[in-house]
Amino acid sequence: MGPGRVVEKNMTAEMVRDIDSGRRMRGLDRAVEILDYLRKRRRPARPNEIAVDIAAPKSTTYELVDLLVNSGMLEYADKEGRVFLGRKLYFLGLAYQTQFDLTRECKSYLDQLAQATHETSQLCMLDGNKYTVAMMREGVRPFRISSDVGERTPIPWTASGRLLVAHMSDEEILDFIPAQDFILPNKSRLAPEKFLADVAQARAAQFYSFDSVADNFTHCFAAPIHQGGPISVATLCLIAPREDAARNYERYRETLIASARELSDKLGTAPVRISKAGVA
Amino acid sequence: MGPGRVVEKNMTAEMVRDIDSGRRMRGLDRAVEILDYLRKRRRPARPNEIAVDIAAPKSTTYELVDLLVNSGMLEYADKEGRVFLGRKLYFLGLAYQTQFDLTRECKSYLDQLAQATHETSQLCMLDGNKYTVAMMREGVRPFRISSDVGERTPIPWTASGRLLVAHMSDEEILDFIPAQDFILPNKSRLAPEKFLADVAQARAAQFYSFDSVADNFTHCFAAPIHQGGPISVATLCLIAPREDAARNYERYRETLIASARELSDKLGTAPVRISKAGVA
DNA sequence: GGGATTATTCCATTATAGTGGAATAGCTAT
DNA sequence: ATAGCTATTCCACTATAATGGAATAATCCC
Repeated sequence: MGPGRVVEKNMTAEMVRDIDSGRRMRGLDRAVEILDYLRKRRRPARPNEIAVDIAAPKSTTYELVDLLVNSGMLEYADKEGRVFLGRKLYFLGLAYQTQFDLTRECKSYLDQLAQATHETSQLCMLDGNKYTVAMMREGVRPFRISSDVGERTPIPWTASGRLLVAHMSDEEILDFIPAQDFILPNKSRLAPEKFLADVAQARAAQFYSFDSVADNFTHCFAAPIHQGGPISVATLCLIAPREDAARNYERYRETLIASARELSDKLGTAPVRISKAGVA
Repeated sequence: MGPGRVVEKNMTAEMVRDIDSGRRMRGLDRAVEILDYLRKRRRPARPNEIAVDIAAPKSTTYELVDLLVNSGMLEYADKEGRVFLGRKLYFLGLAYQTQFDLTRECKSYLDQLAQATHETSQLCMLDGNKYTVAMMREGVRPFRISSDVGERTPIPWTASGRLLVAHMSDEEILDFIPAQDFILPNKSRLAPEKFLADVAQARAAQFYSFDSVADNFTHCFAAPIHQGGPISVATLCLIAPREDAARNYERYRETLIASARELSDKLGTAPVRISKAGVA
């Protein structure tokens, strides 16, 4: 970081650009912006479209897209020159998982939870300053879940969100969450104080549950997963129809907390990685 | 591409560097190199280690690692400053999948294949100029598979490899595959002419199978998956113990080819994407 | 067809990113 | 401690990457 210039982690490229406006941008940062943009958009885009939407110079964008295509980070998605995230990202994502115990280990816990409750179970994490579902196991009940795997959602909209920021001070939390993220899906605004109180409660109980604000028929349960330290690296969640949740509240709660604790223990005590077998 | 300088697709950064030696490298390309390096290494590394292993200037490497950590593409993996692939890559990989029909659709086919044969089924693709297992469904038999998901393997070592390059001319193929990749795991060298003959046979039959060169006890079956055009975007494979393969050869072959064809049809006829439901 | 609009490529300029090397900090083993 | 490593940070220099704007190509709509 250059002197006299404070750029914090997890700031969006746009935030950074605002700070030193007019300044040239680094190619690498712009490239990441392009990838993020396509991720959010969830479908291919033309270079020109990208340039306009991320407010980058066209010439730069064309060149970067070209470079990214050449390295496999992007791929042409049709004959009209549209590009989308490339195969290389898929492979890099795979490699991430093999190293990161959490995503490896949790699968069986999600299965177990879904089996025990017949509800949908999820592993949730922060992605920058947003909440995201990293993995999901659908329950038997085929109802529509509010958010898709990988979609970035405002932290205050979610039960997990309260746990995922619980290691921060009130001030840090308000600093961390973009102001507009307190606007709920129904356009009403959640008072930050209320949110902070929720967080305090979640922190004390190491658990949080509420009626989803994303729809009108589900109740969400969340329990934190720790990895050594006090910060929640992720949460395990259950999404249940409200009647079910009410009827089985204690059981769901206990099951979820037990699973989360078990998973945390496993992560904490098994820092050693299994080395992979070579080609026979 | 600048005039008088021919840089082809899928060349490794090292190959490019060899061309214009002494020339400065673009940050973005170096960054991709770092990611690839960590993917290959499969465990965290210090910046210094990275710099040495990819033969990049230390100062540059430190700076790039810093930038990549800031954007979430890398993460610190321990307190000793080691970094590894970051969560963002996982999410970008997820986004890739949601868009790319193949990886979405094939799961059920892998299950079906594994179920019908009790053998291990795989979806294989090219990653640059190497072969890679993109998805795997283990059969009931718990024997050790030669290559892991996401690991890059020389094309000539694999049955799928013969199909994945079948759309190229002989010349293009030899151009595409690094010379040293014809050295088999047992150190013997596969004659390129033999390989080209294999490819021709695979191309004609739209199928290939052989006793694995990666181990001494399996037989690999591969069938191509097409997506509109004539090029094989991927292959479906079966890995079976040799006795099993011999005993069930025709059945396995037919089942595999049928699955691959069905999957190809689905991909070809369903180019329309389902738009995702909004938050309720 | 042609006139307007949008998308892509080309090009000169200059701020700065990538670089080598030197300085400093951290370890390890005596 | 101290010497001998290795790892990391700092710094000045310049080749070049990012940029704006102009030129060209493609697409759309009367």
